[in-house]
Amino acid sequence: MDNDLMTIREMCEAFDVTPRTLRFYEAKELISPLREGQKRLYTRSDRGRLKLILRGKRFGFALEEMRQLLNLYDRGGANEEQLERTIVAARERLAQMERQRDELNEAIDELRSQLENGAEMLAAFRPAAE
Amino acid sequence: MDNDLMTIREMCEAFDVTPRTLRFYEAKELISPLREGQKRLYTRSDRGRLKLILRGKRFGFALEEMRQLLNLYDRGGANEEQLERTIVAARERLAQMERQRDELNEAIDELRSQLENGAEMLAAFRPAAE
DNA sequence: GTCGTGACTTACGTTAACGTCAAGCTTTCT
DNA sequence: AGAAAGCTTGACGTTAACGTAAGTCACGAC
Repeated sequence: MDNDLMTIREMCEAFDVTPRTLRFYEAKELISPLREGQKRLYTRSDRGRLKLILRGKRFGFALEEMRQLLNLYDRGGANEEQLERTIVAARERLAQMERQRDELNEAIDELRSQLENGAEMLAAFRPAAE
Repeated sequence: MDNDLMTIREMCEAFDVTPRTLRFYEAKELISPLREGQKRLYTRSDRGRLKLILRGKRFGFALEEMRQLLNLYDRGGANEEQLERTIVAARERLAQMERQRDELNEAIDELRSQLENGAEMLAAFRPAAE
């Protein structure tokens, strides 16, 4: 059940992803499960990585960004410097997200005021206008 | 200069877009400039449409959505019903944008708290951690 | 032994909004 | 006339993250 090794199907149910997704992540070198013959077997480490990947996606990290972050930890364990780099990356992403939210808020305000003005959005069509 | 008719180059400078963009919009039936021989000539109506398209993009409308909205006005002018439909579409988009902003805010909060906890984001890697 | 099931690999398809050549026609400068 | 400029029409390329289909393999059940 919750053995150390899980099949692809168990992984899919546990994380709510498709087999294609897991194979895709593997092709992109984000995960590298064991093999029993031709079949994939996912370890606890794989599950940890997948968890991080999915969390990263919620934060808007691209898979390639996640791969780079994850790889920092393959090269000899998590030392201070690597942790630091991860934190820096996270902070940058946070700033990006905040900028994105601010822009979105501006657009929202603008659109809302257009609507309040009775959709003057369409003024350009009325030959009478301006 | 600011004649009723403008060349593609003048349009590009006026609206800060590339020729490719204008031809692309034309291929997608968002604009339909006149022709003088083989050359395109943009009318005041074209400028009005382009202005709306670009504004729509800022609001996150897809080009296809904008095309549909614009076409409402080609079919016999802007009557009450058409205006109504446009307003409905705009309201829906506004709601979408607000949802999107809310989700973004949640992600921001989550990421920020991760950072405040000293990047426990990486806990999954430490064999020591649960 | 063969049937069904699940896993596997390979590879093309999808979506949006253009970018980037390539090659030809016209007008314009010299 | 010849060349440079600017416009035109194809038509393929790009990016991300998978979806989807086609064909193969292996294994337990019968």
